Amino acid sequence: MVAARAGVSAATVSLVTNGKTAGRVSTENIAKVEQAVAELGYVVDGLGSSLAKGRSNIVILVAPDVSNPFFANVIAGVRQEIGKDFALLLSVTDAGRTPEPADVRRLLALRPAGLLIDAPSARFLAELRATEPTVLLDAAGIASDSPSVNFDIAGGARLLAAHLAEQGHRNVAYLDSTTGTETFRVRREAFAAEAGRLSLGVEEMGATTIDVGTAATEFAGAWPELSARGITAVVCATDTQAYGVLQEARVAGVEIPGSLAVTGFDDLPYSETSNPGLTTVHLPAREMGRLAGRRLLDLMDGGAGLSAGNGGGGESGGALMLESSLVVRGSTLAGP
Amino acid sequence: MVAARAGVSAATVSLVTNGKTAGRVSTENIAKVEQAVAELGYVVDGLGSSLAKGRSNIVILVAPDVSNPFFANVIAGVRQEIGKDFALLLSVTDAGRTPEPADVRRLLALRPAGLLIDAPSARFLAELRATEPTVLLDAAGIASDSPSVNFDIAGGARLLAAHLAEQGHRNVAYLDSTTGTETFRVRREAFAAEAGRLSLGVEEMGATTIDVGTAATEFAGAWPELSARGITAVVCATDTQAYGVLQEARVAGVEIPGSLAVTGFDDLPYSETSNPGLTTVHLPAREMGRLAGRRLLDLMDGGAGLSAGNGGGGESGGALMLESSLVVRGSTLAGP
DNA sequence: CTGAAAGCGCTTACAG
DNA sequence: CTGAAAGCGCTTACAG
Repeated sequence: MVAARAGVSAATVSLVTNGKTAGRVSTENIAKVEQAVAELGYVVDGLGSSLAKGRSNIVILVAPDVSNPFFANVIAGVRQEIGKDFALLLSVTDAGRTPEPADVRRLLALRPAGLLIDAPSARFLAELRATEPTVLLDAAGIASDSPSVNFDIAGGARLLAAHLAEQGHRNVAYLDSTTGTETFRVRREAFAAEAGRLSLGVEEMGATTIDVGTAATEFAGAWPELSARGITAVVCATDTQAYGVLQEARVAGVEIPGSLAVTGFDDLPYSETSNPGLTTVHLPAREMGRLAGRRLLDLMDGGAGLSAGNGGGGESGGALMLESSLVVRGSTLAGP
Repeated sequence: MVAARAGVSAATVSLVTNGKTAGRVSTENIAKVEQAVAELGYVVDGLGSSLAKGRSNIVILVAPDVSNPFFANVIAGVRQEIGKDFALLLSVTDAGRTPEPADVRRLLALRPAGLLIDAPSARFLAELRATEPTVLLDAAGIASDSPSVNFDIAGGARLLAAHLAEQGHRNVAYLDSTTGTETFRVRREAFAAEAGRLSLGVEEMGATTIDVGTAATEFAGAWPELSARGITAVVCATDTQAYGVLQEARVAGVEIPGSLAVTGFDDLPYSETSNPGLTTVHLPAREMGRLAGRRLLDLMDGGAGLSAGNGGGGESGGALMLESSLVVRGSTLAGP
């Protein structure tokens, strides 16, 4: 260890760089070490350190799709909470594809300090069987021992159904995501259930990846048929897909919201500037990231991951729930 | 080493898991080891392995802003190229803030196999002085020993100026980014130079972070004044900022493109669905990511980072240049 | 309060 | 072709 030279010690340096000097190192030596560290520009080698400690200072974030701006906000929240002490490693898969346990297991060889898993499927968790501290995000409807931070996505879906019924719609189509994660099942089923209660007919119009282009294509193919059957609104599982529908509707000369209402989930920043503005279920992504980061920190400290100051969400068992809300814009509401 | 038991060897396992068996391990033993590995579900510990080898299998991607969807495409391209063998660690900073060398240096303790640095500033590179294989992305105008993959962003800026002049504009405003990276200087200066040649007046209207909201606010404050001075177009350094201008213009009742034309840079997916569609300089993000990944692979193999099959770009020294193009949409072009 | 020693899990010359 | 040994850069009991 280079720094050992500059001072007059050996393992003492380790105590100092790890802040474990409490009653174990003289103030004198602390000063010497600190000076040497500064002079040499020494940075503790993460590899050696991690190997000795048994775990790295990496936190792995597993998510189906970083290309979604929604997810960027989740990342920002996580970073804000854990950024000081841990490096964030993203396990990314291609747009909309669910990560495979094998992909993640390779990363587990890095001995991460913790795991953050966004929008997991039950199968994924079962196969992964990770032993490191883990917090789930947007995992509504998933049974697991790990604490989780979820949205009340079902509540948002119900608000959406109520809004459409109130606007006089009687038959709507639902465009699902192919991702196959629970969050999308919950969106769809909660919407359908509430719609049923309100005598609002719901027709499944298939599923696409979370992508403007494929949603546009899907809509283009389905619209003549849907239109003929009296469908007056398309509810999309994500805002991104809704953009595709808006785009294609414009090409096809379908007036929005006059002839067709369109909605999404997520409330991405672009939903305010789209043409027209998109009515959508707002999900507090950054807040979710923050809380999940905080719980993970807790868990890694040996806590239960539950003391996370509960930022306005409700709590039930290991699951923290964040409220969602409905943002009504021009895509469902005519007039200025 | 657990696997050692199952077979009848010790370091032989290492040779097998590293695929270095060429004339050094009997087929018999290879089979034994492989079976043991399979049975125990053994995965080589990355920490021990990396420490022994002197470097990890992590590639660090440094970027000013992952929340920009543009960047998601860059990531996708990088992953496609290096995903098999390396883990991608993102060094992320908060929206639009340039990463500090100190942030990255902490990650360097992980002994990354390579570095990918997007939109760097000269100061950043000078202070970082990283010794690991490095490839720069979108680093037009930066002098460095590292190979780079750039866009011909100046060319795109010139096309944009020409288009606006052709549409009859005589005075335009330029909304810059506060990020302070070279790519934004190039966008601004190339545009201004070509505008000058075409007798198109350019007025700087300040700079904001790359964010819909702050750009909207900036525009709201500046518009009365700009309008009074005969400005008929706002050129934004990024599409994201242009969305903010579009949004605020709608609120203020400014007709687009009738009373005001708006443009951006990047060609994000949302620029096709915005209201109206956004005229913008298209930058091939995914392709840039792919090529940069390929060059880094090369560099890590001891090559010069230059053999990367040059996908349509031009080459000059260590810099590979990708073409950009102008996509004209409704925000500058009246009529159906 | 301090230093010598063992050990984290691997890889790589080096004898055999 | 194979195994014993040293070593990667650190941390953590353990004597002193």
